[in-house]
Amino acid sequence: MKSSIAELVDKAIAGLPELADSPEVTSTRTTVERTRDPRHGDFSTNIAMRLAKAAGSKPRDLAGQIIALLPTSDLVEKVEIAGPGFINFHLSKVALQQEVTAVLREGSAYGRQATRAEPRILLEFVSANPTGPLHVGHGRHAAFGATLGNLLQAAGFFVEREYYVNDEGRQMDILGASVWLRMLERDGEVVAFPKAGYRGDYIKEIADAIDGSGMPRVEAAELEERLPADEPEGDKEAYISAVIAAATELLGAERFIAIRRQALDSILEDIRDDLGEFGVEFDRWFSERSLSDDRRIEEALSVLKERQMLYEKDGATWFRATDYGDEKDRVVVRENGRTTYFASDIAYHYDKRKRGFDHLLDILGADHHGYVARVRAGLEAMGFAGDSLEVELVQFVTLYRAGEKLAMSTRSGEFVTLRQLRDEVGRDAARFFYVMRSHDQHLDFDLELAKSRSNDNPVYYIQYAHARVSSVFRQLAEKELSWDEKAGVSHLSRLEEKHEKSLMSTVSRYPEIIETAAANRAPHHLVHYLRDLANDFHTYYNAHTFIVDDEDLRNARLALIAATRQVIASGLDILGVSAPESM
RNA sequence: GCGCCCGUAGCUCAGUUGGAUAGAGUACCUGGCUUCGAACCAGGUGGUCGGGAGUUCGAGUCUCUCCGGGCGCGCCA
Repeated sequence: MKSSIAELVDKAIAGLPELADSPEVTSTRTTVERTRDPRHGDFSTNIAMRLAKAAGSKPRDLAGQIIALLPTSDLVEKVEIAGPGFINFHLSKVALQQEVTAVLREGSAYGRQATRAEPRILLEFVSANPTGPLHVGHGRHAAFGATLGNLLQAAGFFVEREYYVNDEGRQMDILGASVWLRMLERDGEVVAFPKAGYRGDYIKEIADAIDGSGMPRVEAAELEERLPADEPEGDKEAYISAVIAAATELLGAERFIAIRRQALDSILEDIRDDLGEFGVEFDRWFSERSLSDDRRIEEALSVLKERQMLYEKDGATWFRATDYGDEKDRVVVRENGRTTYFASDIAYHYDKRKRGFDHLLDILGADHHGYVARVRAGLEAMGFAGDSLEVELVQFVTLYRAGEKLAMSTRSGEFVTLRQLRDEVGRDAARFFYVMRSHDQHLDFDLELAKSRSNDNPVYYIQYAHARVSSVFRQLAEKELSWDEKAGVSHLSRLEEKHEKSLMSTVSRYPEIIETAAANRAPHHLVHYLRDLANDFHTYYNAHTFIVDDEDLRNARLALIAATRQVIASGLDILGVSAPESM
């Protein structure tokens, strides 16, 4: 509906000779917006103020000229000039009725935008290191990414979701070493557990599941003589490196790799299940190791080399990131000959582009912000536009229980995993609370509020509106009445109460919300909208009875609440929250 | 020290990319169920938008500068 109004304005402006060749007109998009105050009508534009200078007249005068040139439309009942030069549009009743009709006709397709050929978006999110279960911070990434993906698709974009699995590098060795030490313990050996190791209980479970019968028996003494004397005072990184070296030597490289792989598979399966139960699905789990297996890191580096973007210094190979605005140049091949994580990431993003995605959207933790410039530099150095990489940084989550901040260290053992959170508050509340706030804002997650089955809880407020509509239709059946949708649609003109106008107006905003929430990467806009919609419905519910004796009016009112229910269901679906028939 | 994010009602947060008298929830106060579900609704109290300066018809929003908080500045991943 917004675009229809904008078209009217554009046509009027095209008819103004003063502005015929003005560059201002082409650079100034028609800015039609919903009004905040109903007294200002339904839509408003400030275009007269923006073009006044170019037209050589006063804003209010120009507004008058524009209004005189507006094509007639049955959507608009009244147009007026207000304040310093706003043009306010009051929608006709017909305009709102058409929108209700459209919701009923289109069903779950209502609000979805036409498919766009480009850009093709690759949405990467979560990508947590597979060294342990997901924690509550990852939960925010999962909920935000999944919802954003749904929103982008609803807005017509082609989107694929991808999880980048860091299944290579030192952390995998540390994981393997941690599991191995737990295996030795299982077999009765007494060994000190390194500070840098992964010490969660899940490591013991993985160790217990590994069949060690085909492996050489290792005694604690054999291990100890290969380790630095005393860890507490020493370097914990050096210590764990010694454990890894000892494992490789005593066990044999193949067996250590097998342990590593089994640990990885086990953890990855857990993550996959966890996310699946959270309603978060990926199109592809992309293995970091596959980049080196397929020599794609070498390929990416050779592209950089051809473009004179690499140089040698101190025995290492450096990338000229500063040429593209990064703070310093970055190492891609270490002195020891191994490529860096950054080299993998350049290759990964290069690969994404080569797979035909022209917009790379990464959801990363706020602690990664220093990282954006260098990856972008890498893309630019390989000949791609830097802004084809978009990074949305998600801020941290703090859990509260009854006003008390919860410690979230892995050691405390207190409530840290996503699974525990889901078990405690449920999927709906978790999905909802995670995207309720803007992602660039720290999130205080209140467990008591999320769990409460009371009017405090905004999830239930919205779901209740949906259930209430369903309840009305059940009541209708109990009274042995039925809803005649056709009759309802043809008698929408009977809806003349202010609550009805307000509800229809809010329903009609849904397509605009989808578009702006997607464009702004702001799922929380949808959350706020759904709250508004539920509020309008509850108000209407309390003010008027729907199942009235007047058949035409009854059918019309039921048409309106059926449309409301449809939009709530569509919105909740995008959020990954269920829309219950009763609760 | 340098860079990024943030500061709005007692608390938790919106604020449509610069618009009209800054809004919700919560807390607190008042009122509404014999009637489609009270997990609801109606009304009220509550603000120097961290401070200051600037840009312009107009600034919570943009620029500069202070104050305060979070995060990052590896041949780790």
